[in-house]
Amino acid sequence: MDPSGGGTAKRLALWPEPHFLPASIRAPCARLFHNFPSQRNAMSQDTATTQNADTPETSSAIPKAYEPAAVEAAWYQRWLDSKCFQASPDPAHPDRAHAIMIPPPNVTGVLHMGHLLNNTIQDILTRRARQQGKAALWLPGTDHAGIATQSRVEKELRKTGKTRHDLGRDAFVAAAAAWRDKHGGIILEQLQKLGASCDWSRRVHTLDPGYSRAVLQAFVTLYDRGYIYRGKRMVNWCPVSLTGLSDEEVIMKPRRGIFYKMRYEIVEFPGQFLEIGTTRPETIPGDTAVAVHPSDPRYAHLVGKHVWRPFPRARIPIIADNAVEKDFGTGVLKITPAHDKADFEIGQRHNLPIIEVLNPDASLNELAGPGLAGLDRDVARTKAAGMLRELGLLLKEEPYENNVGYSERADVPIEPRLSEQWFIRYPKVEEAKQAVINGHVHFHPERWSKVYLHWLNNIQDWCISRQLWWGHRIPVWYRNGADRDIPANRHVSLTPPADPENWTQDPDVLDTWASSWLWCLATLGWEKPGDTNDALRFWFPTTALVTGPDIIFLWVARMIMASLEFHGEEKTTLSDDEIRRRIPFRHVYFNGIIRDAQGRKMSKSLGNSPDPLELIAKFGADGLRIGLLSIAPKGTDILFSEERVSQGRNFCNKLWNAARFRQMQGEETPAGANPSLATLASRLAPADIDTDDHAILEALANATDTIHDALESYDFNTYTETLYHFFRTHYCDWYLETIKTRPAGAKTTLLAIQDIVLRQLLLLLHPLAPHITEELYHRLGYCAPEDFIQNTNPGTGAGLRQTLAAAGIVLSPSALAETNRLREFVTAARAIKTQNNMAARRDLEFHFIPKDGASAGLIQRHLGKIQKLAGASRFDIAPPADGEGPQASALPAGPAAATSLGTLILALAPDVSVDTAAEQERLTRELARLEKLVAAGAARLANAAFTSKAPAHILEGARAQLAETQSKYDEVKRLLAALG
RNA sequence: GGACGAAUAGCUCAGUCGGUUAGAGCGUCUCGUUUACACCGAGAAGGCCGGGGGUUCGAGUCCCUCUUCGUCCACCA
Repeated sequence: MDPSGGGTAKRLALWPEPHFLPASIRAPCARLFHNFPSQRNAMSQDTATTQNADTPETSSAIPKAYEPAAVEAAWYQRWLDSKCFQASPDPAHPDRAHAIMIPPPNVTGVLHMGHLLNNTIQDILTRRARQQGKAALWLPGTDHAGIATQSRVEKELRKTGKTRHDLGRDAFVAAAAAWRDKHGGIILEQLQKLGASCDWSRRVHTLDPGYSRAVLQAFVTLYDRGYIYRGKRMVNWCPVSLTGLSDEEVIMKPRRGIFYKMRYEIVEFPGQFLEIGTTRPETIPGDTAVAVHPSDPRYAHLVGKHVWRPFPRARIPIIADNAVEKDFGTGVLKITPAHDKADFEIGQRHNLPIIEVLNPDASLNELAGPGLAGLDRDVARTKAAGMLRELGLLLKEEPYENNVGYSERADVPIEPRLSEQWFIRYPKVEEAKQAVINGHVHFHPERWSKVYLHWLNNIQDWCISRQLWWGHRIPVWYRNGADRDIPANRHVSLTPPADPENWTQDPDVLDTWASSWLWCLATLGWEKPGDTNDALRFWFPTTALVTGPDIIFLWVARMIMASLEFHGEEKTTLSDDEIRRRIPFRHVYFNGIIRDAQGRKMSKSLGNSPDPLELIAKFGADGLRIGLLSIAPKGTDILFSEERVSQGRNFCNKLWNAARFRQMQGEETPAGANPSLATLASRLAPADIDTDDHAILEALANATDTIHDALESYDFNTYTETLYHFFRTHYCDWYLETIKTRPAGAKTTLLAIQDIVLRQLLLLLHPLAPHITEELYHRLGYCAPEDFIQNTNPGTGAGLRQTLAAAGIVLSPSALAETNRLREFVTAARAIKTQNNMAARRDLEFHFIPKDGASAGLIQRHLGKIQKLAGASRFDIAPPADGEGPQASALPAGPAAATSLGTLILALAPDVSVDTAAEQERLTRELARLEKLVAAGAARLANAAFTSKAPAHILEGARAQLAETQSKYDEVKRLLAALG
């Protein structure tokens, strides 16, 4: 800056413009001294000089609009440089513990709308806790995402014409790791753009050595405790990923297909047929029976006989089993034990042979016979139907829609397949229920606990082995050439056997969720031996988990069970107190799922998912955060619309300008003051304080309490709504406007009030909009240049009241009520003007007939203010109309309104033309409305049941209301009469 | 089939213990550049609180029932 720049220089000193600077010298600390020219350091001198040199023309203008990009980037870097987000355990003060573990995004992922909402909420909780002096840890990390990552890397590989088998296991895993290292950090970098205050020094990845050790240790421990077993079972097989899946990774989708009705000839009665329906004729070669219900009279005589399976032609028995539904289809079910879960169970009961006709990739093998072998299952289906037709066995084909399980990742129908897998029988199921029932783990919204409990009540064993290479390899070795089913031939351990040449390790890896279910424990180093882990002891159980309800089974429930099982000594059952100490988190907040404006899920294929980084560029991270939170309803899904998110940006701009307005009025804060609330309060001159000052401080104290309660109860709606309403309605729309009408003598007091309000508002808003609040907090001089807003606690409304009382200002709710009456009065005056097309005129006179002396006094005291706010040149205040009020004949003619303070009438003048008919119509409508209210109120009070049973304050309220309504009614009636 | 949720202004949603005349934002209409802000301000219009029944002095709120929509779970070939 050119120090001889005159007025320009002076204004820049008050309100400099950092984002005009080139990025290289846009050091945030340079801005910190703008309020305090004497303290400006060499660096800010440099930047100022460069600024002038760079932008000689524009630099004289004070920016009217908030430009977030530079401010956000600069502050984020400064926070990182100052280690603002790093948390340390404080074992001496356990009540300072506050921890949130980020739901680890997939390394394959990029930031989407759901992440924005989810992480904004975590940031709010963390930053708020930090302000409150907690040792607030928000731990970031990523998930290795077994299937997703492996699929991505294999896809890349296929472009070079290779498969993972060409590379071999070690080389493939290395390639996947390289891919992860290159792409896996993107999402966390994107989170930084959002302003996420994670402790990046503690970043964890599920394949980190320590974390991996924890995962394997948990496996070994569960194995030793008898919760893990291996067995040949029907699993959900993904023919694309070529691995088994857990039930939770299968999603049911309706699928249109064909229902084939066919007939099989009965062996014992040639020429007679049994009619059978199926949707999967390609599995006929795998059929080893047909089944009917035991009590079905139609087929009772056939049980024990046989039918001819058409291809390959063979005799298969007719059996009876209760699983068959008599009323469905023909009541006859073909049994394919190898390729259907229910059929497998029936097969077990009847000792049926199992014929696998499908390959792992869902093509048919040679057992399917010459016509079908080698074909894909879908092609084979049509072909098989054709073969039936040729044999004269196909009776009917009809369109049919049924639900089919799809692989969540690969989005293809899964195939039930018999395979050798590892399973977990879940530990601590009962305790996991108790943890939620007894309120140790609290769900928000609470209703999700029903979904959680329902799943636990019907829990099935968990298939945890995956036929993949990318993940935690199962720590089990089998003795070469020996029977694997005999435990002595297995080596289950964190370390390989001493004679590795005699053993072969299980080739499978663990389900990703079998690593992420340890997230809260393993991120804090649970696997480290001994009792010296301060972090774990201090932060566990963590404070809150913020996630989507869609992973309540996949993740939330499993984490609770894992933690109950692993955190502490081995115990088969846990007492309530032990449950309380072993839970992974005390609160679970389920955020809604973000959908587009039409309510559809955000998806890449629909192209309805906006790019979060573009949104940040457009609205600023703070604007986006505010906008997103303000449209997020409490328990349900969120319909996203960019238009509505722009509100957040508008809010930031408004806040910026309110601060700018304060700044433009002058600088009462001595250089380097770093004023506390008490300092600011001490500048208030009680003699200069009026109703509106009281009211805004009262509203501020109320908002502080409301926000405190809202955040304590995870009610983010109320949090944002309260901020929004207080700032816009109370502060900007009314209070700041009244300031413009106040006498010059009160300036110091008015500046102090603005400082108190803005300072408190910034403190309250900071968790939601961290960057702009930090920027303004410094610009307005509310903290020392080297300090941060996060180090100040917003405190409570009571604290605020106390500090003000100590300075001689005792707040009371009556000021708010008075201000509301003044607002109603001003609004009525403005409305009269607008309704008569004179909104822009400022020379109009009003008659005011006060209801009573108090009303007259109130208006009299605020007369100058009201004249300016209403845009009137004069209010002619009549003597108070106590009692009956003036006769209609005594009323001046003119458009009028009845307010709770009295009657307001626009004074007619030669150049004031009034549409009498319209006015009459308006008053008539108003009269009718009031008449209804009076009637309803009177009827209620005439009801003895009401007056005898209703509580006193309701009764009193009803009487007061009726009186006021009645008086307005009388007034409007008189006005109408006066009108003619 | 079972469970859960939703239905309030044109749109998206608040409305906590049942209590005064049901609120907000956006949108719409009219007006406006005055000591910050047009990313702004002022004013207005706009509601059978999904339908029906019940409890109560009093119901958007509690109970029953029906309708529509959404989500999850389980699924019959």
